[in-house]
Amino acid sequence: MTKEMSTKYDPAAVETGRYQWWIDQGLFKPSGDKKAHPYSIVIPPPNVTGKLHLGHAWDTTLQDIIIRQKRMQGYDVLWVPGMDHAGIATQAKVEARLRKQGISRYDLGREKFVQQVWDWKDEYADIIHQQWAKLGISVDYDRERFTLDEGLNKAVRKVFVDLYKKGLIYRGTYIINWDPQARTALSDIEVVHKDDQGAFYHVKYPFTDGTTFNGKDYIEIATTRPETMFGDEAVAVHPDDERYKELVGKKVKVPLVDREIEIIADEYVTPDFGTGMVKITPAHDPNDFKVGKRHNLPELNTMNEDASMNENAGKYEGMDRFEARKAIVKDLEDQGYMLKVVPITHSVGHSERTGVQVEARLSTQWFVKMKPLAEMALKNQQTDDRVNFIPERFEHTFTQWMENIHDWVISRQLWWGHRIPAWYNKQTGEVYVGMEAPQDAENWEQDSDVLDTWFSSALWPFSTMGWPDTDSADFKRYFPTNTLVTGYDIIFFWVSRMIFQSLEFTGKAPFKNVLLHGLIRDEQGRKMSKSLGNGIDPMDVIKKYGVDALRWFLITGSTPGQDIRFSYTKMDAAWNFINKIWNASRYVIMNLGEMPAPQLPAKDKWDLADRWILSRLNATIEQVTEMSEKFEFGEVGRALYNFIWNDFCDWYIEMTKEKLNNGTDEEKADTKNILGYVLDQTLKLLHPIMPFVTEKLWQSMPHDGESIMVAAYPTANADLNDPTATEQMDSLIEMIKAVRNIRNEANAPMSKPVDILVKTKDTHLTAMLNANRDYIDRFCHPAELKIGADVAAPKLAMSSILAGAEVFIPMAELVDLDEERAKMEKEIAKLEKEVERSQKKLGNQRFVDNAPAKVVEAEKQKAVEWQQKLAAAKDRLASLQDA
RNA sequence: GGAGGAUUAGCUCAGUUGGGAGAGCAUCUGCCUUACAAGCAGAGGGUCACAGGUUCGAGCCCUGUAUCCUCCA
Repeated sequence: MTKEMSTKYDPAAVETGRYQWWIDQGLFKPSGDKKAHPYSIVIPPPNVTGKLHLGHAWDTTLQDIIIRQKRMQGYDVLWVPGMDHAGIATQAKVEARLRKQGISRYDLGREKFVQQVWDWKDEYADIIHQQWAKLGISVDYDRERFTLDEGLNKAVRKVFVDLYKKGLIYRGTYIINWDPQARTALSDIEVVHKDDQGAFYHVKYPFTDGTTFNGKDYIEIATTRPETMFGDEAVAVHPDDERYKELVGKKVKVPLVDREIEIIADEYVTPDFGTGMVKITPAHDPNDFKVGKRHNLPELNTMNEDASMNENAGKYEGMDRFEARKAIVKDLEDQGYMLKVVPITHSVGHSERTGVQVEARLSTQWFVKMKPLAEMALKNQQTDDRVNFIPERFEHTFTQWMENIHDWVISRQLWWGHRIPAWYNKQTGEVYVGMEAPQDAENWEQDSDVLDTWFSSALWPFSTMGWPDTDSADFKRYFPTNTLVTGYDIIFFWVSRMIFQSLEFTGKAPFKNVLLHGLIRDEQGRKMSKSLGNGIDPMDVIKKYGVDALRWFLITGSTPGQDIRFSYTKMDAAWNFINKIWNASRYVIMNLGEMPAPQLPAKDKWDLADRWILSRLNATIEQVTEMSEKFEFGEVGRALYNFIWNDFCDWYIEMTKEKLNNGTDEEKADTKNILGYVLDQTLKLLHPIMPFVTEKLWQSMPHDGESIMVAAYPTANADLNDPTATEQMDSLIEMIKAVRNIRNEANAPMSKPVDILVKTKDTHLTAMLNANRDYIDRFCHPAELKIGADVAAPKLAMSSILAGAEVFIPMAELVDLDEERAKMEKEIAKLEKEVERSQKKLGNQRFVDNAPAKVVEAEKQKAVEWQQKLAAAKDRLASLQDA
């Protein structure tokens, strides 16, 4: 037991070695207790792309709070950790690193490159492990998984093969989003639309058959992408557009190349947008692609994988797309084809990962047919197996996305990821999809592509539990999981996909609850980003304030689903609170000394302060438990803060000083036990939120058990509720505060004793105050204390009006009668307003009839109280007028 | 264009079944009181964006408006 505690909370001293100790004791493992209910969470696997940021700290802290609380509440708790290989993101990072050395992935070749990525993965997995330890998260490392693990790979292959057999995975040639830097396909949601400066280039497309239109031998086409014109296969107008009806079927020439295309009619065209005529480039635009299909147009690709122009672009071959645009625009101008250039701002798709402008590209890819899966997921929300979104509104986000779903491109032209389990026959081109390579492997070639990372992430809640082995112990015991905690920004990417994959393959939703949090922003409310350089490293924060303070800040600063601003001011406040807990504990620990674990003395030994603090403790336990169930950790934090600082520290601890200094041996022993009991319970309530400091303090006080981590979580006990004590204590506090107020106003410091007169006709109040004279002495420091109905109100006194009593402090030399009168007049005015308001309310028959009896009763009591106070204030003023 | 969020004290934010508005920081006054001066004791500060509506009663429910933000198309 620690005898010497520093007067200041020192996070480093508290945290050092503690995490390893917990691990060594095996405390992060499930209890395996078959009588207990299981409770499981899978961690959202952080990308091995880089270090953890504050968002991860927030996300894992929320999970750790839930997990630690459930563990203490006796559940058989499993929290599975793991990381995600993050295909395109990690590959992009490694490529960038190689590029600095002047090496491309093609220089190395696939095998050597992938080895480099594994090295990168090992490096960052190490860092992430260290960061997890700093954050204190109580995950079971024996069950740690990586999305590229053999077991997870098996799950991926199984899912791919089964979906293929069911016709829910298919291969086809369509327009997809293409990242020309990473040279891979992207799904719709990996494309980020941003407003860019661009231009509408109005270009002449001359008629080839001598037609004239409005006196001109050309039509005017507006395009934002002149460099795609070599792929033009038609010009389209709306079939109902009277202006152009006569033109349908006529032929025009694509400028700069001698290619003739036809004018067609298609409803896709918006007549009042631009010129109402659009060029159709089926291989370079998703809408044009569809138009092309309807009209059987050829699909001419004019770009290479890296978005440079290909041989179909004639003399522009080899030029980058943007370079080509400049050259083409210049040539169009020089040759008289350019009519005008109108600058516009338009939305342009960029790759979420590499940031480059995405190309619409015609290519052969693998897709998941989403309709049936989405319908199943939506339908499941109408059943008992529904996923409970917290906050609820995010279910709309999920529903809307699912209702408007498109097929999911899952193949990626990357090297880092799960290889697609499809083989092509070298002779016949036949496609084989299976868990393993065909028998005659030499005649087949495996698809060189890998799967979208999210394809494997989508299986995370069950693949980590041993699936597809449905007999695996973990799968049977801990799946479905209870709660998933993640950011609202990946509802589409991850949450939705887990739900439909889980329903499809396990028949159950993967989790009961999804707790969604927002983003962490900087002090100015901006998103933290590398380009702004405003990111804050959680490890730096931890070094300065301790991880418990960081955790406290993260859970009290916000409410579910809202963003949170990081702020050093709030970190200061968090540290202050822990310092307060530290010092309160220091007081208790010093006073307890060597003794057995505290136990509540018999009820008849409790005095008012004891009854009150135990009642307050119980209310706090109720509140904390209830709010935790709703994942309202901000409210949990507030309840704990108020109890600890305002009730325990400001009042109870101060009151125990009286008994510990002046009480009998028995009183001292009882007080120590209650002090210790309350601290023990409080530390347990706090532990899920601030695990390190609570463990340290708990180990430093007399206690039963190995670790607070596995101590029983406090439960509410109705026996401790004591409304009478609460009421009496409120009166006592009101009286003490009145005296303090007067002392402050009169510049009469506590060191100077003053006479205190309490005039009251209330016998209960009189008895209570008399019974607690010791406390009044300590808090008010009276020279003389008189309490009762016969107390004469002195004229030259400062006074205060309480509920059922008046307090006078006679100070002839200090009292300014004018001021005192003014004060009373102000008080009377205020009270009259209150009385009027209260009586008006009670005079309203509809209020009395409709409001709950409890509310009406409370209002009546208040009315009486206001009137009493008003009468007292008027008396007081009258006596002052006589002076 | 569609969906959602925000708007409450000088600043940052709470306010969960509708029953007299709170915290932290900041400001002002006084205290080194034997757990804590990063503390203690006091004080001031808000037409809860605006306009309607429902209700005995609205920061909270409904409708609309304004400003800001996010996502989707």
